[in-house]
This record gives sequence, C-alpha cells and structure tokens, in this order.
Amino acid sequence: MLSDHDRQNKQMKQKYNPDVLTPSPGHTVTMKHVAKEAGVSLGTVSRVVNKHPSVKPHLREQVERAIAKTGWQPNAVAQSMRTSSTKVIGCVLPDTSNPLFGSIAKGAEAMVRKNGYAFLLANSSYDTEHEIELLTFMFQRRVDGLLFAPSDETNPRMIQAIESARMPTVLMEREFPASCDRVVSNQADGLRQAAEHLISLGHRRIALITLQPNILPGRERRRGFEEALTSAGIPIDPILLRPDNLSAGYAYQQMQELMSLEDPPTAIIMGGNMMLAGAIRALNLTNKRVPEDVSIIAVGDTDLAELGSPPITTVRWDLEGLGAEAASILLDRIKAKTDPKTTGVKHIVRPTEIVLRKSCAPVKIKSS
Amino acid sequence: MLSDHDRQNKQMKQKYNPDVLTPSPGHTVTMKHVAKEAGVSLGTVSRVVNKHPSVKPHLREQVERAIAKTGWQPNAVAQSMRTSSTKVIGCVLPDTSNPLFGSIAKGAEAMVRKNGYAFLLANSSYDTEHEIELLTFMFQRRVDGLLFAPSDETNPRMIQAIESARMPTVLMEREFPASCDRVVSNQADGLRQAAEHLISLGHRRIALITLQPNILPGRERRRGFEEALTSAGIPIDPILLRPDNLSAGYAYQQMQELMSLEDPPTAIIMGGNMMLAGAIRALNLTNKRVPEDVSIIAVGDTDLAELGSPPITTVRWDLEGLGAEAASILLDRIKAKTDPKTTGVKHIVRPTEIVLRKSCAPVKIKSS
DNA sequence: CTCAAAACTCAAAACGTATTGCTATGGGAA
DNA sequence: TTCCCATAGCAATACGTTTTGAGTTTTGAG
Repeated sequence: MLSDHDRQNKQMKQKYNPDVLTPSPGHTVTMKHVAKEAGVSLGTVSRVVNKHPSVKPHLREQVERAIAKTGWQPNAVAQSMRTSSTKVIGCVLPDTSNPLFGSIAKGAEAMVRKNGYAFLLANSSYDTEHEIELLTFMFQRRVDGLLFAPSDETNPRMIQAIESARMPTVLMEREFPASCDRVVSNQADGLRQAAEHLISLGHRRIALITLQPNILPGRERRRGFEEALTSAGIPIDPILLRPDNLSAGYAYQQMQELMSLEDPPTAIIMGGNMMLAGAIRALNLTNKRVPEDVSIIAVGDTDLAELGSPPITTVRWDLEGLGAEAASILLDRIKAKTDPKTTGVKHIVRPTEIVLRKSCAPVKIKSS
Repeated sequence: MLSDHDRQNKQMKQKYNPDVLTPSPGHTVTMKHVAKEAGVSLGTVSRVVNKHPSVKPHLREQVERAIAKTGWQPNAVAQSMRTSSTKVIGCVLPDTSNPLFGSIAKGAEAMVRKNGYAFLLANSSYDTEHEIELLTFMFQRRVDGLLFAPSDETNPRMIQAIESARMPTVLMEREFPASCDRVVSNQADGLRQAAEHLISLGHRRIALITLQPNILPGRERRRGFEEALTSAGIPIDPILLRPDNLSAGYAYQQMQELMSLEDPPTAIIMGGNMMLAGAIRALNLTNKRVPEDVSIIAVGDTDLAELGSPPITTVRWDLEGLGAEAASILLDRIKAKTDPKTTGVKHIVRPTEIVLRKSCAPVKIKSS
C-alpha cells in the first residue's frame, strides 16, 4: 500500500526524478545520479564528498567510482543555499585600471583564492551612488565578506549605507566613523619623510598637490606634510597647498599654476599615484629642468618614476601586501564570526618608505 | 482533521517557519516574512517583485510597503538555485596587475555589470595547471559564461579542458583549435606597421623581441614582422629574432645580447607590453642613445612610453574596448543560448595603430 | 547464543525563490 | 437571480545540496 507521500513521490519520479534519467551529456548530473550509480543513498554520497569519517571504505570507493563515471561536479550554488555561505568575497574599488587599485586587487584576489573563496570584483568609477548600489548588489549575492575602498568617506548616504551593510567589511586605505576593520598604509609618515628630505636639501617653499580630504590618504598626506614643515619651523603657505583631486589632469593644471607663481615653489610633492604623468606633461611645456630648477617627489612608485629621466624620487609601499592583509583579516573575521562592534575594530597601519632617485637637488641660493 | 502533510507542516512551523518569527535584525528576512507582513501569499510577493502584470495595484502597493518595512532583499543564491542561472560571468586572466590584462578586465567588468551580471575574477599567474583548476572552479560555481585568456594554447591538457568545459566561453587575445568564440587585436598588422615604419627609415637590421609562439599574439607579431621584412625584400636573420618570453627581465637580457652582437641591429621592436621597462634598463647601462644609435618601437602603449625621454613610438589598441566586446559577445551567446559548435564561431579582429613619437630615426649610413 | 551498544546508512527536511496548475472571487450576461 | 468566464491569488513543488533523526546492521561481551 502506498501512503500519500509515496504516491506523490512516485508521480514526481515520473516527471523529474533523475533516478530514471540516464545522465546524458546535455543534462546536468547531480548527486542523485551518483547515488543511483553507486547504489547508495544521497546522504552517503554527501558524506563521501565531505570526507565524513563514518562511511565504510568499501562504499566510499564505490561512490568515488560512481563520481568519476558520471563526471559529477559539486554545485556551489546548491551548497551555498544549503550552508548559507557563498564562499565569495566581494571587492569594490574605484578603478582597477589604476595600478594602485589594480595591485591591491591582485593581492587580495590571491589571498582570497588561496583560502578557497571566490573574488567578486566591481569598479565604482569614483561614484558614491554607484558604490551604494554595489553594496546592495554584493549583499544580494550574499557575499561572505566585503573589501571596500569608498570614494568619499564623508558622504552621509555612504556612511548610512556602510553602517547598515549586513556583511563583514574591511576597508582599504579608508576609514569610517562607523566601527569597521581597516588596513591602511602610513601616508602621513611617507609624506613626512618626503618633506623632510626636501627640507634637508634646503627647500623651504615646498608645494603639495594631493587628494581631497574626504578620503583618508588625502588627509594623512597633508597632515604628514604639514607636520614636517612645522617641525622644521617652516610656515605653511596655503597657496602651495593643492588638495583637491587625484587625477593626472589636476596635477597638470596645478603644476602649471604653481610654476607661474611670482614666488614659485622650489620643490613639489605629487601626492597621488597618477599625478606624475600630469606633472611631467606640464613640465615638458616649460623650460624648467628637474631637479635643477625644481625638485620633485611622487607618491606611488611606477615604471615611469623609475625609468623616466630623471628617475623620480618616490614614496612607496606594498600594495599587493596591503590587499592581501585586508583579505586575510576579513577571512579571519568570517571564520571567527566576530563583529567589530563587540570585539573592537582591527586597525592595521602598514609602513611606507621613500626611495631616493635623481629628482631632488639642493635648493639654489636665492638672490639675496 | 489534519492530513499527514499538514501535521508535518505544522511541526515544521513550530521549529523553523519564519511566519511565527518577528524578523529580528539578526535574522535573515525572506519573502515569507514579506508575505506574512503583507497578509498575502508567497507567490504574490514573487509576482510583485518580478513585475508580473496580474496583481492588483492595491495588493502590489501593500506588498511593496511590506518589503520596505521588513527591509527584504532578494537572495541571489536562491534565485540562482531556482532559475539555474547565476548571472555571473567568470574571467580568468594571467595577471591583472599587468595593465594590459587590467584594462581588458576593466572593460569586461563594466560591460558585464551594465548587463546586471556579476564579475568573478581570477588570476592564473601564467600557470596552465592553475588555469585548468580555475576552469573547474568556475564551472562548480556555475558561472553563466567565461572570459578567458589561457597562457598556453598548445598544452594538450588545456585543450582538453577547454573542450570539455561545459560553459559558454569567449577567448580574448587567444585562439584554440576547439570551436570557441574569440576577440583579438590585429597584432600582425600592428607589427607590420611598425616594421614598415622602420624600413621606411632605412633600417634593414631590425630585431624583434617578443612572446613565445604558444599564444596567438606571439605568433601574429612575428608573422606581421616577417611579412613586412619579406615584402621589402629584407632577409630574416634568425639571430635578431627573440621570441621566447613576455617579461621585462627577458627583454632586458635579450636587449643586452643584441647590442653586443658584432653586427648589432639598428632598430629593435619590443613585442610585449612589459618589455619597454627592461629595454630601458638595459640601455641605461650602455652608452647607446635612442634614437641616434638605435631606434625603438614598443608594442603596448604606456605612460612610460609617452612621457619617458625620448617618448617611444608604440603600437597600441583599445584594451578596454576589447574586454567589453568580448563580454558583449559572451552575453549575446548566453541570451541566444546558441552553441558555437552548431552556429559557427564568432571571430572578431580589432584594429591596432602605430603612434609615432621620438624613438625612431633614419638609420645611420654604415661605414662602407 | 543473545542482547546492548556502537557503527553505519537511509529517508526526509530545509535553505529561499520562481512557477505551475488550481481554486476562489469577482463581474457581466442571460 | 443564476450561471459562467476571466482573472487574481494561493498552495505546492522543484532546484541540488547538507544534515538530522531514525532505523538497521555489525560488533563485542556476557
């Protein structure tokens, strides 16, 4: 006699049950096929796959043969469904074609993959609204965690969004009032080194072109710069501070303005990794020579800085390492299932260093 | 009276059913919560969400309020499960920190995102075995399609792997004997232009440092180069052909060898986008001047080429556009559900161009 | 040789959504 | 007023896994 349920089940079989299907090449093969092939139940197949100890060697081998024969591959979607863990780390960056973010992404991706997670990448094009959309996008995909470098830390909508993002998040080169783990490089110190180097060469009129203060590196670079000047007893001339943008175009334009000042700077720090190109373009238009007429330091090391002429002194730090460490912290968070709100945020600061090349010279004695 | 199933169901409710749970902040909120909140059935919520026409405005609004109130967000994992489509495009590249691949990735990612898909990225580090693993990784995650640039087109294991990969795939800058859509740039033409330019300047001893022939650009660059020489009636001197690797280090080393030949080339083409840096390093060690002593053309445009001194003549093409077009073709494939094996492969060739700068000069009259 | 405990295996439930019949709830026509 | 039809809404099912609670077999001791 058949119970209600049996009948139901039987009917189902007639329509859908893979038991009766030969796993033809076109059809997807599931654990059911494997179970059928091995003459064993679903649960047993599962335990073989997941290396659960309590399954006899005999059966285990039988199942493994069946897997090989059917060519079954686990379906990560179904696994995610069942375990409510996607094994995916999301990563939202402004622009991965900027080698700065590209390298961070690479380091993060490697770490993420090494731990068996997948790496879901999205560029925001420096657009806060887009970033907010991407946050919900990542949440809807139920990523297990998020690596994030927002474009504007001060935007209230962004602050609100990150506060309510229901996923473990690690910020990279950024910080928030909200309690959020973060890993950053010590830009203040890098700029301090750069400024001190110039000061030691006798420069007193030093300009800084850098990012806007609504993201951490913008603030920190300025802070380190100003601290170095102040320590040396050099007053800060606001006209030499150009803290508004990170593009090459901005650097190009500010460079021109600075050089045409009536009392131009004798040294300029390019506080953004794309800026060197803009600066060189601007310099090419003038008859100023580096370092004879003006000393230059770039923040962010590149081929152009190393191999251009003259080679440019830069501030550099380990981008891939930063991405990797951020990923690592995130994975720890996920594994430990702890919340920064209760456990306390993790705040890593990584070193920066100055690499001396040929773009800085002692200041020329001013006609006095 | 309760049927078996009802009892079962009831029991279930006592244990798990969200109906009786207040969707507390910690708990995940599902469509069930929304249905409960709206006093409506699950199916109705689904149809509201999916904009199915047959739901009264009154109810629709009610459901939307419930969604807003509960803060429900669709679970993409469950959607993938149900629809057996993940809306994810996988992308496997050798190394995204190489700006060549980084730009391709960026263009692809933008296109993919624009179409509502997610972008799953993985670097293979130029390792074929790793690439094979990544193929099965991508399959297990059930990506809807794959963008791929393998590191070795000739490896039989790779050929086998790509043949049996059960997902729509578009190759970028690569080709396979297997029937596979692909989009490539016209490297042969680019190299032809480069070689012809040098020939027109009187050069006859032209060297080519380029990638190994087991990937398409390696073969095509060499082919274009040799065709140009042959057309001009210039014999090909094997000693000037260095087709083995794409790294800066290789270029550095080959450059040194070439320059110390007893009959050195008067012009050199660097057929790899990372090679210029190596070449410049090598040149910096010698007293050779560019372009006076040796003319240089680089394949792949970079800041260093544009802004170094002298600025380097290069062959360039639209990387982001290439990535975007590859993604676009893949998405079309997915939408149309067609198979290259039956429909015929799509093979896009995109133009390359030469950009003339200051690194090439007429050949010096040889002492004769 | 029997029985209790231990060791395995199995069937079924659950994850959150989309969809398919089907059942009511209307409204309109006769 | 009655009957029928169109249609809005509902309940149930399936997607492919993992896991649990409930058997069932094996083992070892008495």
